[in-house]
Amino acid sequence: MQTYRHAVAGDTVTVHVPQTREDFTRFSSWLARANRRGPVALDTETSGLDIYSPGYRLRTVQFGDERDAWVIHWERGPAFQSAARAALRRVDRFQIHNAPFDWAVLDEHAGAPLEVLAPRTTDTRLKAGLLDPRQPQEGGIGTGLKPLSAHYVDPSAPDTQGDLTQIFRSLGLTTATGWAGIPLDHPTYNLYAGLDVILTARLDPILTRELDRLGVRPELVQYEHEIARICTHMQRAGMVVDESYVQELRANLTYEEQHYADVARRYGVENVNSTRTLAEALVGMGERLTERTGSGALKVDKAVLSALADLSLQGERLNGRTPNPLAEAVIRSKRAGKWRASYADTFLEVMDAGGRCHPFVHSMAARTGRMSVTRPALQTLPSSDQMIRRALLADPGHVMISCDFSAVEMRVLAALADVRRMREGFLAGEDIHWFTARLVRGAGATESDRKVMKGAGFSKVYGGGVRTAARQTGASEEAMARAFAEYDRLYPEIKRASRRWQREAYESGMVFVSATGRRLPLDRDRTYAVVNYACQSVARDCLGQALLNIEEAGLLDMLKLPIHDEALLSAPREDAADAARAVEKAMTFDLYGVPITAEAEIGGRSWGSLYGADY
DNA sequence: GTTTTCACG
DNA sequence: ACGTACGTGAAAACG
Repeated sequence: MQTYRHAVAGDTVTVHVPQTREDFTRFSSWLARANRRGPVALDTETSGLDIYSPGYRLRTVQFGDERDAWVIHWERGPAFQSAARAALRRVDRFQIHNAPFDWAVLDEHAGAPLEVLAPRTTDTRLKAGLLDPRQPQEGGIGTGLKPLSAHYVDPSAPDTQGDLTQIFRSLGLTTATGWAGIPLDHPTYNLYAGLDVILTARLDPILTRELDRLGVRPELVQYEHEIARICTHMQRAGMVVDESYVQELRANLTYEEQHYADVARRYGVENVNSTRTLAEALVGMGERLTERTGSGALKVDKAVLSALADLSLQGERLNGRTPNPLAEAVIRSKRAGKWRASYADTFLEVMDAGGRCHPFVHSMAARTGRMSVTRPALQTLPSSDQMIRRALLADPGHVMISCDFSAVEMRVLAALADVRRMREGFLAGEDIHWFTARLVRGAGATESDRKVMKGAGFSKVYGGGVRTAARQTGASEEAMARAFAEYDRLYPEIKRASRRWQREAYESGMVFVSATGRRLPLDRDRTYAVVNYACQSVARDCLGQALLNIEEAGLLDMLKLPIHDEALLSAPREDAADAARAVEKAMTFDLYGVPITAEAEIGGRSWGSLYGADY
């Protein structure tokens, strides 16, 4: 047996790497004792992140407690694998840091189903996120195992991932190839594989104590674990990629990118993505660039370029000036290039052997608890037309269903701030922006009145000011200032709630506690953001509740993606109408007397069918 | 690594 | 004292 010793928080800990039959007997008796004492920490090392790609390898499975870790070399063959499998079956409670990753890996490569692992798991990353959801660059501890261990367990805890990156380099490997290529026997690799579970085992009780001390309800912790499981379920199911469509799409986008890059080259711009050379070329053509970026450089983003090209942001001709041909070529080349690289290429890159992509669905990504989707980032596909979404399909024989909450953040604001007249509007089933416009401007309120009031409403939810609201809606600052005043008179509870929430946060160390018990740290220099945090985080919890309700309704296997205020599902064509009704029901409930409602739309086979063409 | 840009709710 | 649009992920350029 290979063993390694290391100091953690003043204790000597041991990492065991079993090789022989006797070693496995010792592992087995250790596991039986550990399992009787309490939860067992679990982790995996793998060849990388593309869990479902051909050639992906599970390399080691680690088990541990506060003093001992056992690194099982899964990659070495059947004897090692059956020991790991038996251990996975035997343990009653697991502690995992970032469980969704290991759940997915073990489900796909070790025959340990998500359905078995997840209910037995407590995730230290989720717990840490409920204590402080900020990223390190936002001033938080972060939710990585290294920063959390350094903060809560031992300031000298090694940076197991960062140090290994150095070792990869010394072996002639990169961050991308290192996890697959490092020899299984490498001492540091094994030591760190073991330390990760030991640190997780030590972290978990500390985080539990902290959650208790700060009054975070165990129900909220449990709720987050259920949502994480549902998100991993969605990842495992994945979405069908229409490969031949993507190939064709890629060719078309590449052609457009090249063609307009050639046009730009005629005006001396060799690289359309180089903002500095582009700004110089435009100035050289006699254009006046006035807007600056944060660091003082001349701004040449889509808004600036569209104005020069005499185009609206949607690409329609404005007929306000002579179009600048360079600006137009750059817009088109950059757009095609981005759509190719960010979407078409990634779809093909992450596809499994069966033609599906399996995005990571991070159940608690943003400071407000909002979810995010990566590899590929399916929450941010262009929605202006169906071109990109057309590449993703419902399951065979299925159609896509999208169900959106209706104006959920406005409803949440009405509920949380207890806005009397706004609640009346929602209870009467009104479109809230028309409702506001009529209350303020009378029965003759116009479309333009509604637009201004909608802008004012959004500003309340975002904590924005008159100037930005005017810019966003295209209204004059005077008109917007009047709308703000009318809004405040009509719904005075919003300002009162904002002041109350800021005061509450101030009194508890700049942490606002949401209606669902989520701890939301505020930045000292923009406490006004508390209104947005309150609304965005509770809207997120409405979506979380919807996911639980959808599972309860028996539709878990149809779920594809959460998109902030929307659930995307794939349902058998003949059941689609029933499924759509059931999802609407799952997304309809009461929030402090304000109705939260949702509307489903049934599409065709492709996601794109919900955005235009009927396919 | 940081900056800039652009895609979404 | 006053006013402040919120939250993400990803690619490419640049130093």
